[in-house]
Amino acid sequence: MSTSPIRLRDVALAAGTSTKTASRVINGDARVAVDTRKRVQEAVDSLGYQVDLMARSLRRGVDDTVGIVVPTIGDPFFAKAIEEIEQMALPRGINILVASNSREPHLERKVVDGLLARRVAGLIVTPFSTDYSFLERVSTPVVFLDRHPEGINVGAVIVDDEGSAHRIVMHLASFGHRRIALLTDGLTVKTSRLRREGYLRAMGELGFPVEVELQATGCVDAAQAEACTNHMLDLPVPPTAIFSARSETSLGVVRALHLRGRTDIAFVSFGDFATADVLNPAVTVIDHDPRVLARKAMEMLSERLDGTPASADDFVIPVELIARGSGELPALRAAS
Amino acid sequence: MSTSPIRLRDVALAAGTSTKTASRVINGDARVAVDTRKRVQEAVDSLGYQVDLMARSLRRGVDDTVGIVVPTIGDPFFAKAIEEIEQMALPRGINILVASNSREPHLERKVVDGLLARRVAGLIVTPFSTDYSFLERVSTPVVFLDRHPEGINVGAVIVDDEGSAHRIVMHLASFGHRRIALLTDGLTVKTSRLRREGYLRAMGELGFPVEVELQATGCVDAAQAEACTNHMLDLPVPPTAIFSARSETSLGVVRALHLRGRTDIAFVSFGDFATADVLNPAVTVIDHDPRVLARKAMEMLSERLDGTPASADDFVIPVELIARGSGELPALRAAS
DNA sequence: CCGGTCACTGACAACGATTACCTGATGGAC
DNA sequence: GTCCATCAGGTAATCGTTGTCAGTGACCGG
Repeated sequence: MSTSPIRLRDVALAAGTSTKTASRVINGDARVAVDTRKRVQEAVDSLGYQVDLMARSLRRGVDDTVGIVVPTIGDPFFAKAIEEIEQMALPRGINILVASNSREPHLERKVVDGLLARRVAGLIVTPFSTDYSFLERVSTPVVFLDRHPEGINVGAVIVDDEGSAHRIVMHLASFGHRRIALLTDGLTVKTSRLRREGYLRAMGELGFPVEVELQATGCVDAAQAEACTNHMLDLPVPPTAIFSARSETSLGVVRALHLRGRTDIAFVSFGDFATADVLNPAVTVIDHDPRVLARKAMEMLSERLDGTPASADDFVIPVELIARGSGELPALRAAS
Repeated sequence: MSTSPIRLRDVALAAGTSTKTASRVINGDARVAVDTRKRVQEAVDSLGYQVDLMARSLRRGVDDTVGIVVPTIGDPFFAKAIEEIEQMALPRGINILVASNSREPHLERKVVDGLLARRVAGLIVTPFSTDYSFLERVSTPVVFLDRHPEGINVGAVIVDDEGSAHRIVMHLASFGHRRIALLTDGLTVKTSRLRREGYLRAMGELGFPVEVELQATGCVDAAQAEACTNHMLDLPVPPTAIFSARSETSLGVVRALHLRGRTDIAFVSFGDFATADVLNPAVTVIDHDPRVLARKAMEMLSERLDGTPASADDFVIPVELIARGSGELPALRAAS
C-alpha cells in the first residue's frame, strides 16, 4: 500500500522549524543558519521528502516545463529534435510536455491552449498552417522550430528552404537534367511552399519548362510519395531526376525507384535519413539536422526564460549538400 | 502586452453566480439549472476562460498527464510508441510528459521521481536496468513497455524476446547456416539478455558451437554495431549469417555489409526499420511494432486510471517473421 | 549605553480551483 | 396541511508551497 505522502510541514515538524524555513533550505536560500539548514536537510533525507511540483507551480505562477508542439512525434526528424530539447532541459530540472497537432490545422490552437493552461514556462512550436497571432496576447515565451509561423513576428530557428531547394535544382541541372520532378508535402505547410518556390525559381532561371505533371505537391507520407513517384515514372516522358522536399517522402521515392529498378534516375532528398548512405546508389541529401535546429531553439528559449531581452529575429541554420551518388547521376536519356 | 488572465471568479461574476456553480458547469455537473448553465457557458465563451490546470491538479491531487520514460526519445522505435500514446491520450484531454533516462541507470530513479513529483496520473516506462521495487510504495499506476522491470511485479506489455530470437536462429539454420553471429545491446538491458538466451538455446539445440567471437554484446548504437560487424567479417572464419537483436544495431550491420559488398551474408533483424524492404537484398525481420505495444500499454493504463482492478500480468504481443530475402540467403561458403 | 544593521526565522495570506457541508425552495406523497 | 426528498446554489475550508512582512537577538560604531 502507498505510504502517505510527506509534506513540507512534516519536514518542518521533524526539523523543528517553520515550513517557511524548510522551504528556504529546499530552495537554496542563503539566509538560513548552518545548523538549521543541516537539520532540515536531514529531515528531508530521512523522510524522503519530495517537493510537490503542482503546488509549487501554482504558487509561482509558472511550471518548470517546456511544451513542444510538432506535427507528428513519430517522424524521425521531430523525434530527434524532441530528444535534443529534452537532453538540454533535463539538467535544468525542466520537464517537457510533448504534443502533436497531428497535422490538423484545427487542432493546433487547441493543443497550444492546452499547454498554456498548464502554465508551461515556454513553448517550442513547429507550426503547421495556423495563424499564430493569438500568441501575441500571451506572455509565455515561444520559439518556432523549422518554420516561421503566419501572423506573428517572433523568433524562429529555420533553414534557408528556398535557397537550398534552388541549390538542389542547380545541382541536378549541372548533371544535365532538365526534367526535374518535385515531391512535397501539402502546400499549406510553409516549408513545402518555400522549397517549391526555390525549385520554381531555379527552373525559371535555367529556362526549363515547369510542368504540372512533374510536381506532386501533396505527399503527406511515404506511401503517397511512393504512389506519386510511380505515377511520374509511368508518364510518357518521365523525369530524369527527382527532388524530394522531405525525408519522409524520400523514403517513398526510394521505395518506388528501387522496387521498379529505376535507380538510374537521379535523386536528391531535402533531409537525411537512416540508410541514405547505404543504398545503391547512396542518396545525395541536403543536410537538415533536427538536433542542430533544436539546440538553437532551446538556447533561444532559455535566454527568454532567463529574462534576457528577446530578439524576434529568425536564426538561419546553415546546411550542406552531401553528394553521395544519387544526385550526381547523369541525365543519360537525354532531355526531351 | 498580455491580457490579465481570466479566473473562475471572473466567470462567476459575469454570470451572476458563485464560483462553485461556475465550476459545476465547467465540470459537467448535472445539478445546475438549464438557464444558469447557459449563462455560465456564455460567460466562459465571451471571456475566453480557460481552467488553470495547475490549480485544478493541486486540488484534485493528480494531474491529467501521463509520464513516459524511455531510454532514448530519438530512437524511432520509442518515438513511434510515444506518438501512439499521445494520440490516444489527446482525446481524453490528457497531456504527456516525456522523459528519457538516457540509458543511464543512475538517472532512471531520478527521472521517475521527477515525474511523480509532478503528480502524473500514470506512468508508462521502458526500464533500462534499474531495480524498480521503489515503485511499490507509490500509488500511481504504472505500466511497463517492451521490458519487464527488475524487482517488481506489475503489468508489462512485451513480446516473446527469447522465443523470437530462438525462432530467428532456427530460421537461419534452416538455410544451412551454422556460424551465426549475434549483435546485441549491452546485457544490462533485459531485452538483450532474453534475446541472447533465445539465441543460445537454439544454438544449443542445434548442436552448433557457440563462439565468443561471434557474439557482440555491447552495441549501443549503429556506429558500434557497424564496427562490430566489420570486426567479425575480418575474422579468419567469418560468420555466414548475422542476427541483430535491435533495429538500431541493424542499421549498423546493414551499413557494414553494404559498404564492404558482403550482401551475400544472411541477415535477420529483430525489429523492422524504414528502408528494410528496399535494400538489396531486402532485410528479413521480426515484426516488432512499437505502436502495437504502446496501444496495449495505454489501454492497460487507462483501465487503471479508471479504477478497474489491475491485473499485474504481462501481456505478450505476438510477432511475425517477415521473410524478405536477406534471411533466406543460403550458406554458400559451407559451414566450417 | 543606544540606535542601527544584519542574520535568521516565523505567522499569515495567497495562488485558483474544488470539495464538504449547508441553506432554502419546491413539490409530491400521505 | 405537513413532511421529507430533491434540486439549486452558496460558504468556507482546503490542496502544498512560497511571497510578504514582521519580528527577535546579536553585534557594531559612536
